[in-house]
Amino acid sequence: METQDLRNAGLKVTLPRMKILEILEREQGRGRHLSAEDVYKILLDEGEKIGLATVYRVLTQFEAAGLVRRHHFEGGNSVFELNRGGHHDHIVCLRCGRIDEFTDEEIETRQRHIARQLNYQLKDHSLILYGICPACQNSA
Amino acid sequence: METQDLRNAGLKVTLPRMKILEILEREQGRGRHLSAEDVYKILLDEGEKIGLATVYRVLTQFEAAGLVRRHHFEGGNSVFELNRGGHHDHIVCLRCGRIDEFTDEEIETRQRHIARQLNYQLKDHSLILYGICPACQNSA
DNA sequence: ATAATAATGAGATGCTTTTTCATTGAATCC
DNA sequence: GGATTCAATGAAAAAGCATCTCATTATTAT
Repeated sequence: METQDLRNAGLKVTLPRMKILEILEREQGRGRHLSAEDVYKILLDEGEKIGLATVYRVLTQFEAAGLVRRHHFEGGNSVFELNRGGHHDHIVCLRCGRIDEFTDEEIETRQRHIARQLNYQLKDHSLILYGICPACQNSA
Repeated sequence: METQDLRNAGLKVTLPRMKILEILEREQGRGRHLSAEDVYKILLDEGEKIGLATVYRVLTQFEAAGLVRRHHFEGGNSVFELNRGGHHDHIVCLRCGRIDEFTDEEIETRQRHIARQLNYQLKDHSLILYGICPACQNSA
């Protein structure tokens, strides 16, 4: 029930917001993390007349509301993914842009350990692995 | 002997390049990772008439030559650091921007392990911890 | 010194993202 | 349900970072 998510975030339920949530949810399926531009193009393809500025605004609001997360991968634009709760890190294919997710409790533990050793109060982290995905290795 | 580094990279030894190397080296001291803009401002302060375009160009060339590394930290521009060989990751203070370095062999090992499990051919990685540095905790 | 060639400066350009402001639309109150 | 209030939207302009162009200048090899 997404309309409730929007209300909880203090946001009015509007067509652009519903559509954008819907697209993020739908594309979430196959390792697709969308940029604002991507979302905009999909909206156009579906005949929606929603401006690019609105897409940026909405995604930024969603981020502030904790509905989506923003990632800055190498040499590209920000991409967004629905926040389904569980923390995870990313591995990105340098050829095709495919993204897979993983978590590793041992790495998380070490990170906390390192922050403590350096007397930092740990707030967040970003771990991204870059490589060549299985499919791209075979089609080299 | 930096002039040799430049020659080895196939780059002519020019004043802008020398100055930029010098600044990077000097500021490297206290957790300062500089953006192109930062370098440009320091050059201005020192009375050098070197254009911003040149700073970007030179830093990009230095990166290609392996003399510096480029990092994309949260919500900002690219920053550059002299490449002194050893790999390390970064922990960034969210208040003052201070940057400390660390390495953790266990994390490196886990990363390789994860890539192998997902059948990725690992090429690179980026690990950044965000937190509050000791100094900022005390002046809160 | 001279010639050949790369590097620089200044401004234009490109791209992503944000802001402005007038208009439109959602939600609340009666 | 209809008017009111205030937020959301669209379109265009603006901002910010980075790159490119091209005429001029400087470096390196001869």
